[in-house]
Amino acid sequence: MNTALTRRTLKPARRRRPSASDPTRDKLLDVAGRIFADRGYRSATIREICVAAGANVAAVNYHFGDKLGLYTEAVQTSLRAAELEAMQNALNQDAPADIILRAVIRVRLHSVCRQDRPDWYFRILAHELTEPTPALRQLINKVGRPIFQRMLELIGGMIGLPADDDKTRLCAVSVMGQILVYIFARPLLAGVWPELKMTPEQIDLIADHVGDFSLAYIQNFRSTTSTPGGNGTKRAAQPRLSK
Amino acid sequence: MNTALTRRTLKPARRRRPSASDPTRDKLLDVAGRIFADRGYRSATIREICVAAGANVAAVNYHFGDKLGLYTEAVQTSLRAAELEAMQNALNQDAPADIILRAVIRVRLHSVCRQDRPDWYFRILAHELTEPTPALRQLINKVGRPIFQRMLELIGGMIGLPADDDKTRLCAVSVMGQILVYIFARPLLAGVWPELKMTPEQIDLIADHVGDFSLAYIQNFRSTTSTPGGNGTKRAAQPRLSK
DNA sequence: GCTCAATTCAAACACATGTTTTATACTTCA
DNA sequence: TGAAGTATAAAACATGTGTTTGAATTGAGC
Repeated sequence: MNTALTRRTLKPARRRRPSASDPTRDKLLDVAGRIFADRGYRSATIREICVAAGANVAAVNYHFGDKLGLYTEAVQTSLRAAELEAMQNALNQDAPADIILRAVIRVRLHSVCRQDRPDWYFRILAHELTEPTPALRQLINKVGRPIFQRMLELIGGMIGLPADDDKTRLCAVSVMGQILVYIFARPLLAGVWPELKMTPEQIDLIADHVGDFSLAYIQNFRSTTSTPGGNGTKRAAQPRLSK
Repeated sequence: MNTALTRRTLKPARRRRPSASDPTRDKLLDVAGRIFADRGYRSATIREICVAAGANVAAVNYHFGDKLGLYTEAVQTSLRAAELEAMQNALNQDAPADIILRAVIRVRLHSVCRQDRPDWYFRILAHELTEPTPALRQLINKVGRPIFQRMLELIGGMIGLPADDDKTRLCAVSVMGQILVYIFARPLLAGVWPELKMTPEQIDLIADHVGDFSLAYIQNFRSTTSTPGGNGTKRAAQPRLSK
């Protein structure tokens, strides 16, 4: 009881023998990811998670130290298991830039509708944006930054500007905004466009539109600036957005 | 004490004589709006609000019945005081559609940076989208729907399609997404684009970009469909998005 | 089978928070 | 001034929730 006590009061609270894989621990992680993604870190309760996982409330403390430990581990698990690879693949494949951009848009939008998969990180990110926890920085670095960076290089190449150019960034934000609105503002969309059903087939249509909408500007921008005789009046002497 | 008791246990909890204007009540509403907008309904605590307002915790029950009553009243006050009129003006003014659309984008984006004004409703909406309360429906109906509806008519007119056409709606969502990303995904933007400062002058530049970006598709769409000889291959036989 | 550590369990604890009570100060009107 | 209703204050109350406790149970190794 002495050793158990000292071990349990220590924060890490990891058990000594990692063994193969603890079913209680795994089940807790799985259920916690789902519930945290639904309700957010603060609103989700340990009891709710433990009941859903068929575990005792003390199990969280035993396996993860505390609620934040469980949350952090769930987020990291989700990030690891995520199909970020699919994202990378779509971005790295050897194809014309516009095709790749369309693929990126499609992949991102499709991660919206399937709520079963362990790509909770986008819904968790939505909660983190309004009520941050220590996991926010990690989510941004592991999810937001790579996607944004690849999109910058992609768009920068298409419009003939550096990746860190303000215009390139503005375009990337415009594309991301069109995607994120379907993720973050879903109740709002449901209110103003109730007929919209987000089935996989219709998400394809949405992705096509976002691609068309974005490329209309991006491809036209390239032609007006890099081709001789292009009309340059519309962006003469633009001040800088970044300090 | 009998009358006081029965009155206080009743939910409405409005005092008999509305008098001129109760300073405590007003102060509570003002402070509550700010704090609710910052932390959201659930995370904001009555004690925190009362301390900031210099009032006793019981004041909330006395003047508003309960926490939800205070929240509801704060939201409604914010909605009333909001410059929705400015929005309506920008949309109703007699000018070319593209100019109006640019004005709408600019007005919306500018409501982002000034956190002092009583246009909390957008930040409150952000919280409501991830953790809804009974006020969500009201916010959508009073804020989201009119803006979206006007934008539908505006864009529909420009692309020559009905306001309830799927394409019109998709375009409106694309425009709104570009705006909302600067409101809802601000911590994310700060992470991937830390140099971006949202000063009023730079918001003008952002608004210009969003206008350019959106109109590139919208104006080109009109030309490819309504003018004879337009290339219609890109949108042949589009299936319906709405059921 | 026994031992010991790991794990699980029911219960209790500590604290935050919405709400209510009770008493007191204040305002208005006669 | 006195009375009645209004408003505020301090404290207590009720509940939800993260956390801890100490015992019971399990399971592997000898």
